[in-house]
Amino acid sequence: MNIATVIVDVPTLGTDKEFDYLIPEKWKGIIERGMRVAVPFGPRTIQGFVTGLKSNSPYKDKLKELKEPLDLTPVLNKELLELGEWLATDTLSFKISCFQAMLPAAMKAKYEKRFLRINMEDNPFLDDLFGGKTEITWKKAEERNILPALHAEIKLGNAEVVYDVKSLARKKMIKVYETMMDNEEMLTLLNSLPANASNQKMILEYVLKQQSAQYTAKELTDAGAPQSSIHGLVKKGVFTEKNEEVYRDPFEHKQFDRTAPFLLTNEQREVITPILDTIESKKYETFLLYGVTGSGKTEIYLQSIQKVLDKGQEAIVLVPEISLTPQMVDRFKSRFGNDVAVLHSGLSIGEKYDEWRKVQRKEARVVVGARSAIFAPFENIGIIIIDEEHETSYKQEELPRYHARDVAIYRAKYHQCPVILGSATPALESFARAQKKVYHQLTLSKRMNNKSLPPVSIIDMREEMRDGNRSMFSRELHTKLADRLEKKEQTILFLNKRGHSSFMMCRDCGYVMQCPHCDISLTFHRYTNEMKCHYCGFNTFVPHTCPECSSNHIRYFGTGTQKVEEELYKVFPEARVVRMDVDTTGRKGAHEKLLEHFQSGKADILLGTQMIAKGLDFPNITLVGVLSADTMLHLPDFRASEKTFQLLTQVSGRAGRHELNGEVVIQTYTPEHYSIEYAGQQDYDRFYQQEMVMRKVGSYPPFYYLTLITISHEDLMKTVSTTEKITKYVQSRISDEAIILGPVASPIPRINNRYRYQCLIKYKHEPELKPTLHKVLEHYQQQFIKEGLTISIDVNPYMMM
DNA sequence: AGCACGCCGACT
DNA sequence: GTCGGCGTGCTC
Repeated sequence: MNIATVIVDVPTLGTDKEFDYLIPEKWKGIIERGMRVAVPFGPRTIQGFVTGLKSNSPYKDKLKELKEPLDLTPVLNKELLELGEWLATDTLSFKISCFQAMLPAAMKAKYEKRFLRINMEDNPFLDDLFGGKTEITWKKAEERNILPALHAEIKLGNAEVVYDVKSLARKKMIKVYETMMDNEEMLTLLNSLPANASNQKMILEYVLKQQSAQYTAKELTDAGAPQSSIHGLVKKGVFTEKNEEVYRDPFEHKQFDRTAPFLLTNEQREVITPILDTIESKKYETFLLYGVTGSGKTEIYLQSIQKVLDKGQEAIVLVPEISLTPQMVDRFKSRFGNDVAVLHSGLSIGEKYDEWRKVQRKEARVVVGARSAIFAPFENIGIIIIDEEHETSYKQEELPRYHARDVAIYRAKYHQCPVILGSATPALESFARAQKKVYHQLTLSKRMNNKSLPPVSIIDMREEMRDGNRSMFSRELHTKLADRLEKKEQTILFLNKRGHSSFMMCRDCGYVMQCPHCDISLTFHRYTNEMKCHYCGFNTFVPHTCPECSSNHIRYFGTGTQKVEEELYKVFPEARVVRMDVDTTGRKGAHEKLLEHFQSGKADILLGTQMIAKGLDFPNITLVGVLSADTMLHLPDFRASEKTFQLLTQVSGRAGRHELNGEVVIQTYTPEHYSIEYAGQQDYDRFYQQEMVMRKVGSYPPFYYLTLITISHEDLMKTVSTTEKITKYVQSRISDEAIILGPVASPIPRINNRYRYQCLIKYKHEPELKPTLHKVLEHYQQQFIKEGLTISIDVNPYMMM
């Protein structure tokens, strides 16, 4: 077993396989599967993952020795290594990308090159090149423009290039001072100190008072001790100084009050019983916990986790990124305290690394996090919970394009434990699986406080228009808003569109200002005063006259959050408005700040996009207004109705969650659409029935699986012809039962000057599809790189654009 | 990916 | 004749 098989950090098809390396004598028995290692690869040194150990290799004669391990213990266990392999085949990604997706970003290697001087003889030229030192970094050499000269010296044998693999990870170290002296000795010393050593005296008095075994540097400096006098005491032998690793704790300054489990309602007890049974009997099972908002799903999660912890096992809880709010974290931290690690994108690289290591060292047994937390390196998982399971953010849009739900089920089968998918508006696929008894459905139909859901009125904006109301607020919403302002109660206004206006059109010639690089109209942003492309980031000045016909009859159509904010101040000058969208929450912590501002009652109206639809639970909110329910409905996406229904149901759930009664107003131009009608009635079951009919007719999931191939290139003809060729090839390799749509232009036919064509494959059972797609990648790879084509294959896509 | 090798044009 | 352009192919 002196040979390690390694997956190297080069994400290409040609290198997506194991490379064999000799294990040097000194690392024998130390190198294990799942460790990161530095290996020579061609002329470079790069990072790799050890996937196995063996004693023979077909490359016997050309084996190189691996350089060194980068970890003391494996970072990927046996399960995660296998999961990585499976993920790579399942999503048609590279193994290395899969492994990297499982680890915190801090573990991704950083590469650095430097030149080493070999010839140490007297040589003024070399002295000059190396600036009198024995080495120089590549970057420095580049800046000084001496790369060619250094290369010449390498040829002469006077210098060489060294490749370093560096980890981004930094352990945070602090200085700790320990004392071995007893009180008596210390007192003697204290009295013998000269009068001018006031700081040292002060420290000794402090230590005598505190009586602890060790003190952090920070504690001593906080007590007023300068660095120099601490060192003075170290010299005198009072303290020994050492470096100790500390975790960066994102919740350092937060107090969590411990909560005890709540008494469950009858309904909750019925629901939790089968879950607890499954935990007890260590069986795999996926539960769909279908419960209206406020029905107490979280308490079910908490008590199930408690059971898992009691059995000495671990738990993973996934929460959508945007609802991973302090509120949510509090609920877990206050029940399980330090047993909880939190992983989400708001943390710094270092913080994420530390939280991850708490898990790896088994210092935390519950992980609460966004999508990637599904890879938490636990070894004895007792439950996996996915809250708001219908959220599309559980699908990663970059490589590897995995869905956290699929990974959860894979891991649960491996660990023989339950998965709980919780939602008030389950994904159609999930609900259908529950109907077919693939998942075990559990239903919570009552709200815990027995409050009925808030009444919803659906306003037909066409009628408002006919009656002469051209404002963006219907008469009913206007009256109710005024009423809430009067009563000092709070309102949430929801609009799924940021910016000011979605497009600009000339009323004389019909010219619409478009992005020169993408086939999409530019959005008007009031505050930055520019026209912006939301796809490639292009921006330009705001025209005062039409660029086409010079007319000044320019109008802005489509309403964004900025425009609503302006309008609110016009109609209700006394209202205090908080606007929350990507543009106002860009900075770290801005999100929490705005919410806190609203929660403390310093604002009357919270106006925002998607991000305010979830999780907010403020007692004073009694009105929810949806300004335009149909913005999403007409997108070219077969899930448009489902998304609309889910969003409307969720926003509605924000009103009247406590003592005060809530109301919901939904404004729309298509009140007759079933997703709006049923959302108004909060009737998931009827929506499900109707939507299933539509999916069946359109041959969409859950009746068919989908795979989307997108090809892009700067040249339109090239794009079309390549897509055609690939489509034909795929068609020839799979059965007639599969439906192939395309080649057709993508819904956004051009982004960043690249044309985009796609081919959508709908199928029920095609075992040959994945191998075929793999062949497509293999076959076209060289041509793709050579001709600048890009191909993306998305199995079970959520973004059809 | 990143680097070496190799085969053709514009110069000392 | 040589320096350097970037097309091709390999990395255990």
